[in-house]
Amino acid sequence: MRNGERILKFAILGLLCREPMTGYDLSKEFNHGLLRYWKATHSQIYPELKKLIDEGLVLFEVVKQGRLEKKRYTLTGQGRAEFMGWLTTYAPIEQNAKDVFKLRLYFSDNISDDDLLAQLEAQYRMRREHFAVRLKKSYEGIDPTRLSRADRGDYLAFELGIYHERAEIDWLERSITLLKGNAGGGS
Amino acid sequence: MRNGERILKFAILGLLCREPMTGYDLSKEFNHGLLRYWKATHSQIYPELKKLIDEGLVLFEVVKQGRLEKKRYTLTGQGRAEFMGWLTTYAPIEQNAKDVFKLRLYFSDNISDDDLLAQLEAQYRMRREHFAVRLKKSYEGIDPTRLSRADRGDYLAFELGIYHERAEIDWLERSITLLKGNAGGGS
DNA sequence: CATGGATATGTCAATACAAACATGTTAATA
DNA sequence: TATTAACATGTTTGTATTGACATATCCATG
Repeated sequence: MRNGERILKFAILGLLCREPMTGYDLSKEFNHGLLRYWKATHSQIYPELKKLIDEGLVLFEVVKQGRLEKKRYTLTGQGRAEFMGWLTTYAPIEQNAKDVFKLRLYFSDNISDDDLLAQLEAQYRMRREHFAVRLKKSYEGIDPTRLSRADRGDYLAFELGIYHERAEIDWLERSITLLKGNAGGGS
Repeated sequence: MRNGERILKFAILGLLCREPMTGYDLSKEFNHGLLRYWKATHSQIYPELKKLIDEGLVLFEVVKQGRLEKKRYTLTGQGRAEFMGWLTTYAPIEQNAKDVFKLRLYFSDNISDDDLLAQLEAQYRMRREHFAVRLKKSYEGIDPTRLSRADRGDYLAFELGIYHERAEIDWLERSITLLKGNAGGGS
């Protein structure tokens, strides 16, 4: 992509906006807090950090713990400004034009009703299970008007995810019922 | 990705499974029928077709129309087999771990309630408008039990999209209300 | 006949991304 | 003390994706 949006750049700046961190810490964030929104491995993160230094958006200091050397990255004023600029720009937000599940559905006329039903039911079980686990570790029952400012972003993104997942489960239920109505279909 | 899933490969095979087509025809499909599920431009499609030929999954004949030469691609038996293999495999279906909108939400504690509200409302208007347009060109009011087999896949994928979009709109409504409750927030 | 838009097929360059390769430290525990 | 897992930082390689570059035909309309 000659003219990408450099999301990784802004994800890193956003994390560093909270507090200075090492590349390793950032890496952990992408595997926990950010996992559902933007994932990246250290093999992307370290080179990106180098770029951000070249651009004057972050700087680092070496922290020695015995013989172990860490690099603690901090946002510069310009880095913070660029991040805030990105965050306050009303993004067009394109649709996700990549969805393997929908692609498979689109081609599903090639398989039998029974095969399709089996796939949807497997998918349904997986999603239900997954959904139940998510809710357990969630904001459920928490009064959203009483969240701290710092928790609000987390809450909003989480809730949107829940809405998406619930929609998918609803659709699966409906489609399974629909297919069962067609009953015992051949190829 | 050293070991990708080669979705483009299967998308092309799936289209050729219906009927033989030129690269240009395929390209149009990715900008119409497949637009919401998997997009690709001709600069990806032509090289991929070459690969598929090398792998013995498709073959082509040159069709001359005056001086204009088209290449009409056809699935081989092996190509059809590989496509059916992909379609009948119960895919694990990973979560979409890339969502710019959620990422921005996650970081939204950095902006004021008013700014956030303005962004959500802009997003809401856009989605509503977009949703209304989609419904007009849709299966709405059509009895899904009477669909032809060929239309069913299209219908299922389309409906899932509708469910997703409705969920997003519902979430936006709820969140806007919630933020308005917090009223006139500063930075 | 000129012009432009759709048809038709390619390549090239730059970025994005993921897995593997590569190396060394630290702390716990068997 | 040997092993293992977590900490820590990189590079390399292969694939995916996109936009720009490049070319040529066909057809309708002015």
